[in-house]
Amino acid sequence: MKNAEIAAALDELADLYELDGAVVYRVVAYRQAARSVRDSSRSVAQLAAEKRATELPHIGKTLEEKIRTLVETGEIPQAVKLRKKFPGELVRFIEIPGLGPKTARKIYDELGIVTLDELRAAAETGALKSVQGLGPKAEQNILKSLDAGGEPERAERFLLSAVLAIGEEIVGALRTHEAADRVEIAGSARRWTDTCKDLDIIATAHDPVALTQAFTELELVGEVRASGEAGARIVTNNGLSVDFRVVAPDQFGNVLQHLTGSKQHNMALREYAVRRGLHVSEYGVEDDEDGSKHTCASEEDVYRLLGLPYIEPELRENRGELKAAIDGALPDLVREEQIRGDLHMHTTLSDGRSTLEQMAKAGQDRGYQYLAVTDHSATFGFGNDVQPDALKRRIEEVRAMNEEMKGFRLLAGSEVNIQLDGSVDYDDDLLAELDWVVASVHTSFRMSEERMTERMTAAMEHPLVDAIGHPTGRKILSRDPYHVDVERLIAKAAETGTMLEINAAPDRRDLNDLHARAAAEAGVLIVIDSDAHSHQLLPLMRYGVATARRAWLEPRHVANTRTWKELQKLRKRAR
DNA sequence: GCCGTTTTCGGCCCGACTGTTTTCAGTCG
Repeated sequence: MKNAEIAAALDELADLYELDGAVVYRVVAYRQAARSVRDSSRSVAQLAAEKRATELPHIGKTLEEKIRTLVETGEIPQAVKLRKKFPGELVRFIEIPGLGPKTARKIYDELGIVTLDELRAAAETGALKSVQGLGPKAEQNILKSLDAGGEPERAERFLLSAVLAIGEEIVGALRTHEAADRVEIAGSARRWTDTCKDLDIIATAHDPVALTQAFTELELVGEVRASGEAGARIVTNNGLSVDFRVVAPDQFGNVLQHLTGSKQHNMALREYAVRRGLHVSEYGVEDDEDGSKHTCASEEDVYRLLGLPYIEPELRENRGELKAAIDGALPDLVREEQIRGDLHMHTTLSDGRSTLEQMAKAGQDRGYQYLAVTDHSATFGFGNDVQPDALKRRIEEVRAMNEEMKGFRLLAGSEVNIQLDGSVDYDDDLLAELDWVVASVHTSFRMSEERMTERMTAAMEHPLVDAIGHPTGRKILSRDPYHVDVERLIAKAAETGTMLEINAAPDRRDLNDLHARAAAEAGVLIVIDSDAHSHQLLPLMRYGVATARRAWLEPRHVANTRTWKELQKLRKRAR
């Protein structure tokens, strides 16, 4: 059973317990456990079978036992029982915004309503109003929500690259405004999550009104939703909601910390603070001892008041960063300027838009020491294949260019296709001529998990395959990863010395943060690549570095923080 | 139901908003 299925079962049980009126802490415990299971890079079913699931945060003896029962029998008895007690679509009532468990329960108790259709009918006939606490607004709200397609509206999410493009434009414009002092991006964009629901920007200013007005008058503003003396909410022309707030300078740290989140991190942080007699909010840190309230100009001050070192935004997901901070064991996260080369990109030889020369120049301009050009191989499926002869000519070309460049090394590489049987599509003799080989899956995405895992692990056995490109094949917001057992990929990578890629394309970021963290913990070397299809796209590297940082990676975990001379020795063919 | 440099029992984040209220419970982020 997949972690996602187990997590869904725990979430459902949390909903049921909530309807049943269980103490809220038990409900919270189930939700936290569900999240823990979902986040785990290891198979929780297997952990539970080995009685090791309690190693995960928020999983105790009770939940381990329930998970084991779920895996063995397909059900948790308490859920079966509660589903009988609360029949029909009752749990789905909670999905309607504004309708919580208490209200859903009251509607059921007093009117006996169990389906969404019955709920709609009761709202239309006015029967709902007989329930204490429900008035005309509640009726309208329920009807509006049900009319929106029965399903509650799913908030549209945006790719981080789209959000940062807007965020950086806004920040750039406002920082040059004469009324501004500080302007920063906050929220999930500051944590470099894969996608964002909206964008938060906060500022300090000696003229908040003028700066707020400047914000609402930016060219990218499509609609002003709300506007006040020290902040506004707008929607951009392409539909992104942006919150802007001007705050007092001595409170900037508190607000930035609060709005950066994540919610989970802040909850854990506040709980920790409470144990020390301190109360944290966006307004300051209050001390139980004497009731004094401290505001902070910087985030560093917020963490310092709690007796903690600064925690980087990318780590603030409540994935152990608090404990690491307390123990003084926070990672020294890899930084973009530590990347010395890029090992996956394309030119006009296959499907790229820039020439070899343009790529080499762009790499040098970025301060890289080396660059591997890895055009698609002979069976690439879009008419841009590179036949062996063409690759041989390319290798000669690269060698010749290296003669003329100082302090920079161009590497002859290829992104070879992993075929259905796990073989790759050049002869070994030709592969041996290359400096760098990344192998990727580009066909038959819909194989069974078993076959896909066999296929990819077979490719890792090849002595000349240095790394696996975009190992799960996901396209964020548009394509699910292919069915593959990432745990087994990681184990095989560790066994064979094959590196795994964090592909930095902002719609890939593949491996993702959780998988990359698990791979590094297993001793697998990670290589961060831009997969640039144009010389202008080498800077996409930053999204890969961001994923690496969210994966707690230090420079030592990342192969291409090393010089080519060092990196060469780490390839399995050098072993 | 989980968890532990104040606790193995007794705690468990914080504030804003909303609608139906006459002082606040429920919901949300």
